[in-house]
Formats: sequence, C-alpha cells, structure tokens
Amino acid sequence: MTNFPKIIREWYFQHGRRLPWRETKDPYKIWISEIILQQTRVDQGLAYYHRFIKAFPNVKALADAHETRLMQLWQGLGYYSRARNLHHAAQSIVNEHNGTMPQTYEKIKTLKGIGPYTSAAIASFAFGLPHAVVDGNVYRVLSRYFAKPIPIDSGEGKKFFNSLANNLLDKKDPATHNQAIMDLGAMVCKPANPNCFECPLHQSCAAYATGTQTEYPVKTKRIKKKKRYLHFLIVKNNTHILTERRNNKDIWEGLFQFPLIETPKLTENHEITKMASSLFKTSITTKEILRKKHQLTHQELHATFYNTEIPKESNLAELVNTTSYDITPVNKLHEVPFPQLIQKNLDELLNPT
DNA sequence: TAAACGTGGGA
DNA sequence: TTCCCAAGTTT
Repeated sequence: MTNFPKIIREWYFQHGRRLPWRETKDPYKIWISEIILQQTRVDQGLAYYHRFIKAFPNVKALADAHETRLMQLWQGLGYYSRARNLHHAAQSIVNEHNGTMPQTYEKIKTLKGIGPYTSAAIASFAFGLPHAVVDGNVYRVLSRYFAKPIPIDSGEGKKFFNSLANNLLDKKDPATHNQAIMDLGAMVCKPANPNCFECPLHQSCAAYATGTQTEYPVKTKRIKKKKRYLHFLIVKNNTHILTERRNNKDIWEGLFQFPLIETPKLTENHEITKMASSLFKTSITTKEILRKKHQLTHQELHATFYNTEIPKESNLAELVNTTSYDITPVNKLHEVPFPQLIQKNLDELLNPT
C-alpha cells in the first residue's frame, strides 16, 4: 500500500500553482479552461482563457455567438474543432439542459468535445465527484512511479492507467487530488529532465529507483507526416481583397484563407499562373512573393504566396468565376481569423517589399 | 481502432 | 534543423 495521495496532496498545498480556473467552482469557467488546455500548455492558454471568458461570460452568451467570432477568439490556439464543439455543446446545454451544466460524469461526457478526461475534470473540480482525471501528466507520473511498460496509447494501457488512477484517487477530495497529480506532472515529473530531487515521491518511485524515468511512458505509435503544397493568391484592388472560408473536413475548418490552389507536388510559378487563370474572367499573371514551410503534427505544409496582378480599379466580384470567395475590406482584415501560417505573414503579404 | 486535428517551446 | 510533445476528442 502507498500513501501516494497524501504525499501529492501535501506537496500541492505547498507548491501547486494558483490559476484563475482554480479560484472558481463555476462549471462554465472550468469547462472553458479544460477545453482550452486540451493538448495545450498553461502558458499558451492563459491569455485565451481571459479573453474568452470576457467575451462570453456565460453559456448563454456562448450559445448565441457567431461561429466566426469564436474563431477570432480561438485564432492561433490550434485544434479549432475545439471551438466548434464548444459552440455546439453550449447550445445543447441551453436547449436540452435548461442552461446549466449536467452534474454527472456520464451526462457531462455526452457533450461535444468532452471526453473521459474533461468529464472527470469538470465532475471533480466543479461538483466534487470522485472521478480520476487521466491526462498526459497522469500517464507520465503513474507509468514512472510504477515503472509500467504498458503503452499508454493502447486500449489496454488506457484501461490500466484509468483504473489505477481511480484506485489511487482520494475520494474525500477528488478535486485537490486531481489538480495535485497534474501539477506534479507539469512542474516536477516533466517529460524531459524531470526534477526528481525535488519530487515528493522519489523515495518510492520505481523508475527513479532504476534510473529509467525517461523510458516512461511507453508509446507505440509514431506519426507519419504527409507533404502538401499550398498556393495562396493575393487578389486585391485599392480597397478590397479576396478571402475564402475553409469548410471541408480538413485542417483549419472554420478559418479563412486567401484563394487557394493546392497541387500534389512542388509547382512552378507559370503553372500556377495557368491554373489561377481559370478562376478569373480576365487574364491575370501571378508573381511569387513569399515561401514558407509550416509544420503541423501530421502534415508538412509548403506554402507559396503570389501577388495576383490585376488592374487597380478592378471590381473583384466581376473578376472571378466563382462566388465561393468573400470580398473583404482590407482595413477589416485584422478581424478575419486566419491560420497562423497566414496571420504571421500578413504584413509582408499585403506590403511586399 | 487508427488517424487526424495546430501551435509553440525545448532539447 | 528536426523531433518530441502539451490539461484529448472525434470519426
């Protein structure tokens, strides 16, 4: 038997971080914080949390919002399906749960974007219910502490660590216990270079005893990346510029971009000019202005941006063959939620040197 | 069940 | 530069 819960609890009272979503029991705020923090570091999510709560102080405000407004607030945070799911879930809460967060683990988990981890987090933090959170931190802490070589990305591993975490859980104060084990993972039992000397558990940690900390957690899958070649066309006159919303089941769904031509391999400018011409009613030329490589988890994006040379006084609506483009005032461009690949290069694209 | 979904920081 | 990975979920 172990006094694991008692040890991490005392450590947490001394060393745990004070974070805004820990100062409240409001299920709404806890929910928002948990979604923001999925696959995201506290440092990266903190400012987004404050902006989001300010813009949407309650579930009704969120449910009533326009999706593009959500995307503006989420811009730069990544995994944009989180924002769409948040919107969907807010409407479910308003329409089917009388505007309040459901109060059992199973019911919370039925909401879009809420899986086992987030449901346990909300259930324990907001309602004090005895459900152990199992996130990346918990997998790491437990797999090291017990030196368990079961892959955490297997069905067996998930089941094993979930039941282990629940067996260890302090049923009298699940909220503190859950915060404690995650904080320990984030601050001490870190992925690389864990601070074992200051870890309250090191005397009984099986990995520490054998110096094998960095061998855990075990994972099986390796990710393979595919390369994509994206060609964005800057089409603007004196006042306006063409944009389009990404709607297909693909990266950046719900965000905006400049008119895109995608090719299966690296493509020369004159080829792009030919392909671009079919989008327009008059003949145009394209001039390359910028190339960027952009890494995603599963894709390596090779982006090329082109200035499309058109008469300064062109009527953009009459210039193009399709209605799938939006005609956006250039002075409103800063309000458009773009992926970082575009956002980070906006100034250079609009004022090419 | 495996694969896909973003971004930025650190080694 | 390149790789790993961080408060996971969906399909």
